Amino acid sequence: MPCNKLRAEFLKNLDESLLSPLPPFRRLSHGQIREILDLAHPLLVAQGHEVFCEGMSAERFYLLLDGHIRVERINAAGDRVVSLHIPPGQLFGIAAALGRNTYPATSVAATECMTLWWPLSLFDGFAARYDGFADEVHRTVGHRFEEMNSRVMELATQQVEQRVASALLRLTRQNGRQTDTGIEIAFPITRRIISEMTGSTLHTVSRLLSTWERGDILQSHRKHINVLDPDRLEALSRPDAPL
Amino acid sequence: MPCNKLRAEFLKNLDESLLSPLPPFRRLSHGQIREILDLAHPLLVAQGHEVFCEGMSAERFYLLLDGHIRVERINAAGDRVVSLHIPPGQLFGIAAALGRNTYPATSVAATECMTLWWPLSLFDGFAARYDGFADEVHRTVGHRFEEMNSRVMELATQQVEQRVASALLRLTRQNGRQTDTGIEIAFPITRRIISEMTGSTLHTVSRLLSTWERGDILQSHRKHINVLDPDRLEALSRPDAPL
DNA sequence: CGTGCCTTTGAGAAATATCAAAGCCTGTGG
DNA sequence: CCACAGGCTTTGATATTTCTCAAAGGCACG
Repeated sequence: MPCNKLRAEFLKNLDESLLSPLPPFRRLSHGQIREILDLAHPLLVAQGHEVFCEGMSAERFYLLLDGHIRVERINAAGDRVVSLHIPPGQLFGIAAALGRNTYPATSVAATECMTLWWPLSLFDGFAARYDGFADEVHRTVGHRFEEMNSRVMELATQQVEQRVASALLRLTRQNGRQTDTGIEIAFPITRRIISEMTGSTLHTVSRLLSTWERGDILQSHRKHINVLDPDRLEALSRPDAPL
Repeated sequence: MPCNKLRAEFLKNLDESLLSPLPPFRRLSHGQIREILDLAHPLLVAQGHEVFCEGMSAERFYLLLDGHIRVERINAAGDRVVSLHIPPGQLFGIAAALGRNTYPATSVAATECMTLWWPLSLFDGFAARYDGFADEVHRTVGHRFEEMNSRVMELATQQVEQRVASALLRLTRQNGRQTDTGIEIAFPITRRIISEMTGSTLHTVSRLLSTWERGDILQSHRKHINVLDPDRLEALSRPDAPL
């Protein structure tokens, strides 16, 4: 269990090298990282539990040390839409950078997650004081914006098959783990969740995955997906490739 | 350079009061606004012309003084998707705030547009020096992010009728002009553009508008749409309201 | 060792796109 | 001043994608 190891690290007081390779802190001295760590609060979140909810007052910002976070929203009719999966090493809950004082979406631990958080009041200070932090926050916002934009494009112009293929590819790229036969999505994921990522239904997703499994594009079993042939999946995801 | 002379002339004639009520400059003194104006370049964009294109190096940021900007992207298959309409008084082309060095989308003048622009190199200085500017940039990014998010939700969970109703409501709220019978969208807009905003087709949009016109929810003629009964449109836009 | 989620698959229904055609404005150039 | 071209709009008929409904088996966890 990686998290147990991390908990051990906490006991011996969080090594600076945990943060120093991460983009928001890359340009900082060990002394600065020590300062930042001393202000941080560790928080372990069990699988399936919420870190914060849409609409909550945004009193903290977070860094994901280990695990995977799923970002989701629910509309008035109760339909859930999954916006994003956040891999380890990234900041999240950075509503402050969007000029907001509430969180725009809900964060759920897709696997057990080790996080650090700081009170929002420190955010501006970090941005002003630590070289590269503000830049990285902007870049993160920019990436998520870009991702949002791509989703809109896909939803507006592509068919379900292409959208599901794109979603799987994105998951393998951003949240994948190399296996000896392919790239596996690094957290448990159901047909239902994929349908919530793609504006589809679990039935349609199930049919697609079955077809792709018969074609040796991927293997799937009970919340696990291992992509064997990303190139073929990529071909299926292209706007002009029906078959 | 005669051009510089003209520019100086133009900017001298621009009254500080043109900028002082706008959110990014609201907290500034007239002296500060004068400084900002003296650094600005005016640009008049004819209807239908592009201000900048997706992928271009982001060397400027803009303020829209008058007119309406349409933000759009084109996918690999050539399908156009309209992301946003920007009303007068807002900043745009603020890729810098997203940690990008290229524009993420294309901006087209939906009506003739009066804009000011500044070289990107001034952006960080503005943010650091002028109280409220950075905040307002963040808020603007936050609003656009929020809007993007709503679009994803709508596309993923709602039917075309509801999406078109939502799109029209948003246009009336953000880009509307009060008339004696209702609220008119303040720039020419075709069925095709509405379909590109909603991931639909011009045929379906045309059928919906015809139906709504028969029901006295709106009036429409040749690129003009006047919403007579926003409440009924709002009801049609709700996730659970099929009829 | 049952209960609840996860998954699969079939059949039919519904929403919406596509194809096709025609009328209508509007601005342009003769 | 008129005629025409090109984009805008409407509407019908048909096709297709994808959802909805239905049912059943499997796996995991308490």
